[in-house]
Amino acid sequence: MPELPEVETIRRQLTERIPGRRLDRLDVADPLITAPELPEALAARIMGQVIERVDRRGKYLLLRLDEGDTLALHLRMTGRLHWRPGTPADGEERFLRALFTLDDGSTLTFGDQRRFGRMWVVPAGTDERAYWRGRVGIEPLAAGFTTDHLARVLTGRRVGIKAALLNQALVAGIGNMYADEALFRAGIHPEESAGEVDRARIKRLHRGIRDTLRTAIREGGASIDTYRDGLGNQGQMQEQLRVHRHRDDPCPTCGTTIVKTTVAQRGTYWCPRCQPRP
DNA sequence: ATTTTCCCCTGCCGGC
DNA sequence: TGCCGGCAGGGGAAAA
Repeated sequence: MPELPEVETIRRQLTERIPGRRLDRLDVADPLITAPELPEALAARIMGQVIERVDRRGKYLLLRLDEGDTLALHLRMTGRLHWRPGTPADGEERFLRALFTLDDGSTLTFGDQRRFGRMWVVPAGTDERAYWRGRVGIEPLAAGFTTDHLARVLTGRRVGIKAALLNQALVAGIGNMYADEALFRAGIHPEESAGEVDRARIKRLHRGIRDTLRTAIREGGASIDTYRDGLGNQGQMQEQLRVHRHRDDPCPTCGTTIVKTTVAQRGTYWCPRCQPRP
């Protein structure tokens, strides 16, 4: 599923292609994509605006428009954004929900098998710091994300450490897959209470998060399910995953069989030896 | 305030 | 072969 590295990969690809282009047309095939707003209202608001920049906040992709509006998109589980130099052929996008046509004839499609994906406008003049506050926490690859910061957001939390990592309000952009990978690298059991992880292991976790995310970006994201990048290609990170989706495989560190359990209502992969329950 | 549960969706897969 | 229940997990609302 698209997590921070996957969204970042798409952001970088779009950044090379769509800034400077004007939004000429929006065809919405599934009105759920703009819910609870109506597609017509969204289209009326953004049509004719020029895309100035493509940003990312956690798993949100943000198209900055020249009248100050921001078009925010979230791919949720199965969403795909695909830029093409021209119009997609009929049936080329199996789960097409929306199609943007830009002023040079290129297109951006929003496909989504399970229809959880959404897009909406963050209006010009919005205080974005306030807008995201309480909902989306610090960017884990930003300079401000230090071991101290991670320790601070985990302090006093009774929930399991994996649940804490999945909480977007604490640290932005980590999903089920990279939570598993980061905890494995840090040698932490996914169900250990977040507030009880000691300093030395928080430091390892901080490093594990950043190393995992950086590697995943370098590999262009992980195509374990439906993920494709902004050009329709698969990523390569699935080859580098050490525990996630590796049930019954030997641990790459110690050879112990990787197990899969349910933690925080999510399928969770971990090594019983490298990640002992404290 | 924090934590837990439920819900939204639908293609796919294993079991019978 | 075909039917069917269960699974996948992002985030937000509601409940505890």
